[in-house]
Amino acid sequence: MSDLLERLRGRGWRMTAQRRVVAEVLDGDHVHLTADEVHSRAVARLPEISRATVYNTLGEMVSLGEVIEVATDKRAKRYDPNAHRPHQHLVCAQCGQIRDVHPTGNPLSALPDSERFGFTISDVEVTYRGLCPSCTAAA
Amino acid sequence: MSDLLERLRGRGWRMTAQRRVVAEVLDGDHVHLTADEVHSRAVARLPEISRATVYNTLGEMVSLGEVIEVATDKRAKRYDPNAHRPHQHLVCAQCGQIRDVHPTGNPLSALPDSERFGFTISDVEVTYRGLCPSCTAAA
DNA sequence: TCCTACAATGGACAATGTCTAAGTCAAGCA
DNA sequence: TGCTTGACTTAGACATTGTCCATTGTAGGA
Repeated sequence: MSDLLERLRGRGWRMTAQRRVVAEVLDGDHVHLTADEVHSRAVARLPEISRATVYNTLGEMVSLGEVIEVATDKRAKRYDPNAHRPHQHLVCAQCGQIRDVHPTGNPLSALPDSERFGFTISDVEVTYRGLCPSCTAAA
Repeated sequence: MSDLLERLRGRGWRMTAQRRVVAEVLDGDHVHLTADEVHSRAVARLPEISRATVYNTLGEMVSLGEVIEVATDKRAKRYDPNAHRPHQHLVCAQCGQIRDVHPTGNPLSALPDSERFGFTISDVEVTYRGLCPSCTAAA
């Protein structure tokens, strides 16, 4: 059921009730929760879980490469459990809704050597912004 | 001298010592300061300028479209005065240095209709991550 | 020069994230 | 099954970043 949980277990992660709840809450497609949202949902299942644990757990999952941190222009970072398939994000400028999208081609090829300033580039992050169908209709 | 200042003046912006200082501090290429850094530098020229004024002024410049907010993965938003030439960013994952870059082609064309979920897309933001020459050498 | 609307100030408050010290518990081992 | 131990969790203080508001100041026009 929980791919994320399975992957973490497979890495010899010490499994605790708190970590299990965080992983379960975060699992799924098009999931992009803030740390605070994760905490709220986790509390619903495990009332005594603390904020610090949620932050710690999310941080560890990011370090392990099982979860990705997404910085949209909102204040809080969001966490995306879909780390194994490379993807980009489509954000509604109005309501903040986020979808995972899969562009074609390699975005890195658009950057000529002369524009790389000698950097060793390892990653490209693309964010498409616009209005979702409901917000387009409302506008 | 200050393009940014000229552009703002041309829009009938009421000019005050504080706004002038903020605009001067922010002007230039490859400039990506946080609000706090802008404040520190502004204080050096105009000791009594307040944090709130810096935030207000930056916010107004963003609304006017003369300055762009950049959300890298760092905590604080950064402000980029180079709003009139479309460009993307290249970030060193180690030292945090940011360069403006100009990729070729239109990144929007990489996203097929089937991946647009009915969104009206208006903007694409690309962040290249890697190591700058110094950090590559140190690694 | 004087008025007035707009801008600046400073300090409280809010949101998000980090750290620490002390208590608790998962998992290996006898 | 019942220890032992080191990793995990907790609560809350603290740090950073950003916003708001009532008061004071001032740019620019009449």
